Amino acid sequence: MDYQFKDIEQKWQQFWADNQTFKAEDKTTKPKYYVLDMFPYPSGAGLHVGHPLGYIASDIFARYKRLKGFNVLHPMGYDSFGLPAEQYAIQTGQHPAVTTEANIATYRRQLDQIGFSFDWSREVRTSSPDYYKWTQWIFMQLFNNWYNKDADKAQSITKLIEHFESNGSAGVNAVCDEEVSTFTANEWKAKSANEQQKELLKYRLTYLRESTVNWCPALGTVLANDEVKDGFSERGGYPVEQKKMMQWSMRITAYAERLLKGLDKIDWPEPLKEMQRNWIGKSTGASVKFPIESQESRIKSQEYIEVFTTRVDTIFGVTFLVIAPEHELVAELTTSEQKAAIDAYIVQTKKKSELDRMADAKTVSGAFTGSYVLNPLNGEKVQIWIADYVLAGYGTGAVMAVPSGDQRDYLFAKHFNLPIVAILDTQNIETEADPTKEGKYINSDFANGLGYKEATAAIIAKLESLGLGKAKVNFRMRDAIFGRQRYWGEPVPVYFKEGLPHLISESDLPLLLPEVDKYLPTESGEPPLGRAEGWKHPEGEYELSTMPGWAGSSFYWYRYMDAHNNKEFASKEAIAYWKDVDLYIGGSEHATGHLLYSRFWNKFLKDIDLVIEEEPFKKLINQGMIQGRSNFIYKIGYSVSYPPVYDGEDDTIFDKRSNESDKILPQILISKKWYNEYLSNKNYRKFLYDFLRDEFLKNIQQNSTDASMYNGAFIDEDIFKVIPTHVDVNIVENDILNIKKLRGSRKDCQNAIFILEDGSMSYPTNPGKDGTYICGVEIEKMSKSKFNVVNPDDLIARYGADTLRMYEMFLGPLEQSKPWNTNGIEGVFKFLRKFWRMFHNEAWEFTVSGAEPTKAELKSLHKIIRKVEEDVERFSFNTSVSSFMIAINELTDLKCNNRKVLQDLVIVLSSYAPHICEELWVMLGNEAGTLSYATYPKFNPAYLVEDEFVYPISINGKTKMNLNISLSLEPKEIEEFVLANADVQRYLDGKQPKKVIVVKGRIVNMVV
RNA sequence: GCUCAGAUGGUGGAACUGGUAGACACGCAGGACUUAAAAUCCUGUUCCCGUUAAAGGAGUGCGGGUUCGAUUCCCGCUCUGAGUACCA
Repeated sequence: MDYQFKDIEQKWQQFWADNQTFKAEDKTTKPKYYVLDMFPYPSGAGLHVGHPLGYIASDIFARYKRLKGFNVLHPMGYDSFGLPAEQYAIQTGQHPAVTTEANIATYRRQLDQIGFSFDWSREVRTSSPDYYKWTQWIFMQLFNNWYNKDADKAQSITKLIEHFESNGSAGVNAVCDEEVSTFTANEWKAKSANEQQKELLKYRLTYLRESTVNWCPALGTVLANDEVKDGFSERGGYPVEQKKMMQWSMRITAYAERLLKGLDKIDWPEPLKEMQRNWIGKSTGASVKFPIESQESRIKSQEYIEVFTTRVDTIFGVTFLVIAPEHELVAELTTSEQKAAIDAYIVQTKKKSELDRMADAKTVSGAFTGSYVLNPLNGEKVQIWIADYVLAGYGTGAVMAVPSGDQRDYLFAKHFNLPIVAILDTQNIETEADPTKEGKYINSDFANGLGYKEATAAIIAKLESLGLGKAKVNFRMRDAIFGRQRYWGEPVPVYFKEGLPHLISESDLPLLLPEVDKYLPTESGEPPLGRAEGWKHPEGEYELSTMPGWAGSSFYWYRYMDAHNNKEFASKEAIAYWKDVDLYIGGSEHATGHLLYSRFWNKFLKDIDLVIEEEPFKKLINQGMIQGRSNFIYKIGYSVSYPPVYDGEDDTIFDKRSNESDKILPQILISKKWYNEYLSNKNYRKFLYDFLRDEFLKNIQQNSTDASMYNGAFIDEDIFKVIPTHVDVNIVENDILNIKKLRGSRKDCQNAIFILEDGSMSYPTNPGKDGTYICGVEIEKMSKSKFNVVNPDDLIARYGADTLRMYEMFLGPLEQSKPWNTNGIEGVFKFLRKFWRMFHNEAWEFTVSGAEPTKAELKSLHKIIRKVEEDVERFSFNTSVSSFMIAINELTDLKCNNRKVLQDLVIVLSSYAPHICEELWVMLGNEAGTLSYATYPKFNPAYLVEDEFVYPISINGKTKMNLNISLSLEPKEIEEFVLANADVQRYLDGKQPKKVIVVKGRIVNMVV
């Protein structure tokens, strides 16, 4: 029988499901290998052709590893809490759980069709209570721990309490809130329970904090920094504003250094690591206190302004100080003379949105407060300014300005006429700042004559001795806000009593998401959970915000290890066996979100001895984005004008004919070539216009009931134009429009006239014979509105899953972003048919021979055995698909029909095209279902040994001819052989080569 | 601005350590089979010049360099994509 992919694929998908073929063993002597995909959010739109790209790659890898004797864990699940389901719920009243369930069913059906070797027995869903029980449980562990800097790890909060009880706050070196109190052991014991809790909250790894948050009024929730893009929400694109709110936060900053260092030990793409490094944003420098000069009594609250600088060596070049307009001391520092100017400036900055502020980066603006600080090292008076180039949220919100070394400071000084002092003998500050570190210091007191390193050390030492500064490391990364004012997320397992948060009892987990009547905030502005009736802890009110989207995805790979455990998130044994993820495949868009938070939670879980590895994902691959490839048809746009008609009564223009003119004249669509002609050629434009006008007149004659109605009607030559319009890519093949289908699918094109590529016309009544209509092409994001979504279901129905799998790999390197293009899929399909035919005779009867394989056959086979090994190990899937084609082409040419060769070939190909291989495997007489655990054939280099090589003979590096030479010859002999050749002599034209380079087994090059 | 990735035929791409550039596939052209179409098979296909066949020449974004030899290494530039940004 011919290759019946439909039957074969259905049959084996059913078989795998029935037999749980891909269920991973927990107890086995085989080495483990954990292949993980980023689990999807089940959106309502279902999968498009770009989604499975990474899944196909990981599936090939997983199947390959099984053949290589590994116990492979390859699970799948759903990140099923999230905003879209809730937005949909708000609009329709449909419970998010219901839509999520339906979407998951679609996803599952689509995934199953592609023939993935997932172990579905371990499926997880973040929105299911037996899963989010553990999300809540980990939250509780974070609440019960603090970060001990001395131990450089998280520790139980009870240890901290013990410390307070015996030593008070002395000797605690923690990552904690800034305003912790100091107390003795006795003072601690004297505190009330509530006071103690209040203090402890400042240390916990998850804690409440009044923080400025990204508030999105349209979504009614707080967003994380990585969910905000240019002042708009990433999802939906709604405006985001800054607002102060009490929020749950995660002390991820405690792990900043470890998150940074860990990057050096993991095999991730360099760009992705770089993104995380930038996000963490470590800068090494010093914090320096500038004493506020306070002859006046108005400055009371603080004696110093603290700044952070990475160039403390330039401190003698400080000529002014700039603080952010939002800085807490602004009001106090402003003198009465300057008040008007400062107030005006603040008003001006507040008006500017984030976007304006960025776009406006080049304009210098600021205002003088009227106050001064003293340079801590030389006591000089330094003006204090405010300016919006200093950000309140970074460092201390204040900078020491060194115009000689910093370009922004330089521009500022020039603009406001402030002094600029050179501090290095090599500095050239005529026209711009010079940030160089070379040269010797000048104008720098005790640092004069020193180099950069010595000066920095000396200045820090001096500042430390004065108690006015110290070396400091600053991170850009902030603590992560851990609450959303939304419904469809994990409830926070906390209740409030007397204004203080308390964990619920562990035995009460999971804290179930309650039912609400509406998915909107309450009338009083509380989150939707405020609507839940009777939802109350015996001791107090539950927390009403839910956890953010990244909570559930920050440990899910552990849950797969032991998905049904209801005593632990995963058993000690399971974690000890599976340890970590060996290969993780997913998109780079999660670089600073999911991937960073996951590493953070993993490190925390390691600290409290629940997991083994410091890093969760050993190797990570980013699959590229698949873009859409839109097709266009070119419509002629026109409007019909009429001479004015007056109805006689009140001189108003009356005209009902224009409504009809659309029906009179059908659409005219021109092929791509003619569109280009239209753009560049005036004469063609004229031709088109004439054609349009003639058609119009002709149609009036033929179709109008009253042709006289159109007397004087004309088409305005200036207004008429050709408009590219999206056309559904599914009725276009190789950019050739299927005219029939277009007529059928779009009413406005039903009677359209097509001007075809060869210049002929296609009418509904006379479709034209040979001409084709070529569509235009553009690469855009895949989306419904652009009619460029290609759905895997359609392709599978037409070509089968094996073809789709191989074609997606054939498209190009996995990590590269590329537009989807169905044009080449036929080639892959033909390849599989050719492969199928190798097992069959002319009459499509299964026939293989038992003869011993020939040398040539073995050579082809072993070439592909090695090639696939090499390619899969370096994730170069596209090149193995080509190599398969080469192998099959070679073996077909050899008329190979040999069982021994074909059986090994089936194993090698099975990770790419599992269905067809399973079928052939059984036809070859093997037991059904054993292919997935067969042994990958052993590569034997002996079959590839050659005794001759076709040497390219080149002269001055240009290849001129080829010579077949025995590989047993040494370079000297080769040289003689080549020079003796008559053709070579002809090329040399009697000349003696200056030099002959012979590389054995590679090339012969002669220099003339 | 900064950081990173990339640029190869009509198209997707291959060339792994410097060694025959364009594998494999699509598309296109021609042919075979067929009453015809589909399917299948065969041949050709980087460009220029040219021919009966040839023989030349150019060529991996641009300009230079190292080398017997560069898509590959080095320097400078252009363009495209991604990330990021008054980060002190």
